[in-house]
Amino acid sequence: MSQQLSEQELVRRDSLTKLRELGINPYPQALYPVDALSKDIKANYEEGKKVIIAGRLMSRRIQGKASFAELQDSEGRIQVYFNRDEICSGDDHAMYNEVYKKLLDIGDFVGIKGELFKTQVGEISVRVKEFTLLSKSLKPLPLPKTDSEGKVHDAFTDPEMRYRQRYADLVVNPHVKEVFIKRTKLFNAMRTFFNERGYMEVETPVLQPIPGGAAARPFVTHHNSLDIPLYMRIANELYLKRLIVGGFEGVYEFSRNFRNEGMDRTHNPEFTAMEIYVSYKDYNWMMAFTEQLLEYCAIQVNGTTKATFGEHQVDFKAPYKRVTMRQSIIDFTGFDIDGKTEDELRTWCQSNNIEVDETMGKGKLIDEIFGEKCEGNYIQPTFITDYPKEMSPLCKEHRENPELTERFELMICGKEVANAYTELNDPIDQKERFEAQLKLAERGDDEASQFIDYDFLRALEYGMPPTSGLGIGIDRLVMYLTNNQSIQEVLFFPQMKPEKKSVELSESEKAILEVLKKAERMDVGELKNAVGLSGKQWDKGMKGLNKHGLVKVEVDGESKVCVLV
RNA sequence: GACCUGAUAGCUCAGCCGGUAGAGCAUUUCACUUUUAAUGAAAGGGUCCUGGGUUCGAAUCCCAGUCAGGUCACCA
Repeated sequence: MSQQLSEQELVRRDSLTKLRELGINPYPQALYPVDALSKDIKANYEEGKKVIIAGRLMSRRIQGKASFAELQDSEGRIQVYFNRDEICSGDDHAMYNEVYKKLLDIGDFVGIKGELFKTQVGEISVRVKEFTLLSKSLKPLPLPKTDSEGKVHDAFTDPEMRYRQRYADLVVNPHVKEVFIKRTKLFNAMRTFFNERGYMEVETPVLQPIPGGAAARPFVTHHNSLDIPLYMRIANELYLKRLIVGGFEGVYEFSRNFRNEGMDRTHNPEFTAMEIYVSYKDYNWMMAFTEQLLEYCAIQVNGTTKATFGEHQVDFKAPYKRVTMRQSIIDFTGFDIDGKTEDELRTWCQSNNIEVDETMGKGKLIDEIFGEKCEGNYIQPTFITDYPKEMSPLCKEHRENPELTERFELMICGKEVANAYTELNDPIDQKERFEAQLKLAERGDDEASQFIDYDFLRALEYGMPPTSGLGIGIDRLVMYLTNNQSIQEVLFFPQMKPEKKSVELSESEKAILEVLKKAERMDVGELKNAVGLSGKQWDKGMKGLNKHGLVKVEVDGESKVCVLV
């Protein structure tokens, strides 16, 4: 891949050569004995203390024989003070004048041995006694700056560039780094919460012969030696339940799921869910468990149960409100779905501006009403309970109403964050529900599952204890806890369309070359006429050829001659 | 999938009615020993996203496309 280097990149490559000529390895092998971090230095300042620090050079203010610079390490930035006479011995000033001033650049990794002091204006700084180039940076970083009023100039904000070059984003945007630190804190908090209760973190297959546990379009791949298709997992539910059958009390997994569907600011083709299954529990227990968990996580991540999301203030403090789906619909529409026939529901939808079609059954219709009229109203964490049976093929029938299931979803800011069941463990009922799904799929409902996992049914036949399971959309939760409106902001490397490749010769360039090849050299005016391109095409073509170094224009007084190189 | 907006120097952005491509930071050179985004002076740096059209002439107008962002639709 050939690539035009900018002037600044060429300068840095040149510096690289000069450093080597001075006997300085720009990419040394040896470890650097770092013994201090910027944050600790500032927190525990001691005048004159010797420190060894390392990081990226992020700014420089050079004034003659002295210079202030900022070094950025994993914890932040610290000011360092370079003085020619401190780092150079005798009359040899090369280390300061040449190496520091000319051959180092912003972005270089440098190791520094020095002493702590405070400048006249009181800023904690490191007086450099000795510095070592640890790694040369050949590409200039974006360079946001913060002024004395805290205003940021030249911020690196273009989402396309930030997502494609997340490494640069992380270097120059500390608030972006903070999001990912919080993301990891959330994982750690959940693990702690589960592990303290004796539940076990497990791993289940990502490549599955049957994609189950959710209705979603899977990615398909192919295993060569088995010569079978394999699907990337869309959910891990069925595998975790097999482990409950196997006798674990509680199992959980942070599962990367893959769904071959549309992408937008809340959907990435791969996303992270956490699923946990606990035996001998039901969904009432799971609701209490969930609100305790989220309260704990919010505190571990943000130090408080309160979080800001856009215009909303959300409080994760338990307990959360519980509303049945039936009551929710009554609350927002005055319509009671209880005991209504499919036709009655459809008629109501039609007269209330809800789009429906003939393929929708009762469950789907109720779901539409809820989605249209209720869902968006739940800002504070709220459990919506008791979903219609058709929508929940893996969930146990409600103990009081056979048309419903023991299921809840947790709504926050109008979106689903968690989904939980009293799990269906009756193998015969489960088989019938799978078969019903299959029929729906055959009829063309693309949301219904197209596979029956007979091995999962076999597992249930051995017997699964009563179990409750919970799934949490981790990315969405991170969005809420870090006040980000898009999933791309909380994924290190969101999926992007491939960057376009630079094309070879354009048609106009080829046309000009064609004519010029016969003549070797030609007057520019004549050449333009001979090629017969429009002004714009001609201009583009010539610029392109010039750039590729294929033609050259020789100017001699009035005449301009185009020459093949 | 529909619609709206955007793409110009390494970065952030101007660029009017179509007429030689601009600023700040960054870079290079020179001066400067405690500075706080921004010392002074000078210089260099461009596939104006791609392709086509209109035009004597296009960064600018028109069409098509690419990529991104947003709104909506879809979405267990």
